[in-house]
Amino acid sequence: MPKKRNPRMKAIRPQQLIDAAFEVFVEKGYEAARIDDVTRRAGVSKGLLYRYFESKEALLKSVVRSTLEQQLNSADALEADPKESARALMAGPLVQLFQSLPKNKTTIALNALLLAENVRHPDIVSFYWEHEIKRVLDVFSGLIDRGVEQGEFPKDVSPVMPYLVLAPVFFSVTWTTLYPDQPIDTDAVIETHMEMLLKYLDTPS
Amino acid sequence: MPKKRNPRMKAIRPQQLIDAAFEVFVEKGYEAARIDDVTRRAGVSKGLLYRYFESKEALLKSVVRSTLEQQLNSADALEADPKESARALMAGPLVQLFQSLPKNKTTIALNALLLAENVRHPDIVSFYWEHEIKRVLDVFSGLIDRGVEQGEFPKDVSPVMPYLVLAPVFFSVTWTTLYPDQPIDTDAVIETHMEMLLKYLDTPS
DNA sequence: GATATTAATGACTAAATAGTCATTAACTTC
DNA sequence: GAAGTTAATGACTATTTAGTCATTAATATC
Repeated sequence: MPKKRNPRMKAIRPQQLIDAAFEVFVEKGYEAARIDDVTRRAGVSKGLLYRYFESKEALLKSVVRSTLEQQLNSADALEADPKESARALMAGPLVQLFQSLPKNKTTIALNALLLAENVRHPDIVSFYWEHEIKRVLDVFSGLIDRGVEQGEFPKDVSPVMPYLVLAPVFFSVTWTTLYPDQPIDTDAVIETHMEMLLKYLDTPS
Repeated sequence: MPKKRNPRMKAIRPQQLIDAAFEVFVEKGYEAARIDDVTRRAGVSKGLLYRYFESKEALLKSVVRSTLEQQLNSADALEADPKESARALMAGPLVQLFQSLPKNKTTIALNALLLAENVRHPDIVSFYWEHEIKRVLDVFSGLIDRGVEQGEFPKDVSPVMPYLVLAPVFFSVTWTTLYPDQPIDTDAVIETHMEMLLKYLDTPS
């Protein structure tokens, strides 16, 4: 009783399975998710999954990597535009990018998965840290340094300032992930925070 | 082949099991934690656990409730002292309380557990929200209102201000939970954030 | 069109483990 | 100190489920 085959399917099987797995993992959590759930959702048999993925854990890693790659563009979009002043970038494009993230369902879902698998799969969270958080923090550092060089910011900016730039998105995204039933005005949180921060950086040192 | 009994043990059995379970849940995550692990760590037999807890899930809920109760004192300690000005409270005692939390191992461990069980046990996270987060936010709101009444803060303070007071602890605790290998100077993050915030609230409206 | 290769199936197995229960030692009551 | 109650044990079972594999249909190759 083997099965029909659609030749065009072959090339997209892994992605099909990854998409289905992402949904199931997000809904149920990795441990509680059943391989059968994943393959049923993908519309294929159980055995086929093991043609493309070594194990359930390998599947999880592929899911995170793949979803992350799609998101990484946002980190690249951040790359500071040297024509604009640091202050203008932080007040405008940065705020807008930040505001979009808590509203992005994939971002929130991926976040939920990372939070949940933190304990059992720390290497996944490390991967995320290295490829997303670290890069973003570096961009912020560069932006602040440029602001200092150009005299927009005082010379003795606190070394934790990059974290204070990250904080409002981090807070908004995490809050939305954890307390979807207690929604807050993330736009206002982010905008007010950035206003606060830029005003603080007005201080001549 | 039944066993020895120490009469003093009986009264503390549930707590003994809860403590062992907390450790195991934190180390392995709830799903991956084995009942055998818990009872072995508590030094009792498997069957005994089911005398005190209906099921593994009931055990988890008891663990979270119990650990939370011990932490709740900190929320109470926050209750605004009406003798001090809002500004003085926010610049002093509040900062100190905030700074202590990311350094508290139990706080971080409980947090890790809550983050991880978010998906499968949303009622637990709701419980936490209601008994800790909500209460804390209410205290902040009261504090800000008092500051406005007493002319310390401008009249048109943003409605998201309580979240901006919460943000630095939330950020610091979550960061420490997720990225223990990338430690940051949480004291400085919290202190600088609060300075920023208080300076922002200087603006006459 | 015969042979070889590969995609796909799903019944099966081997392992893991939550929860049970018959049994007994320790304690309580009278 | 006898009878009754309770704390505690751990071997056992019933279930669940990740991963395998013999089998077959669709392609590819020649």
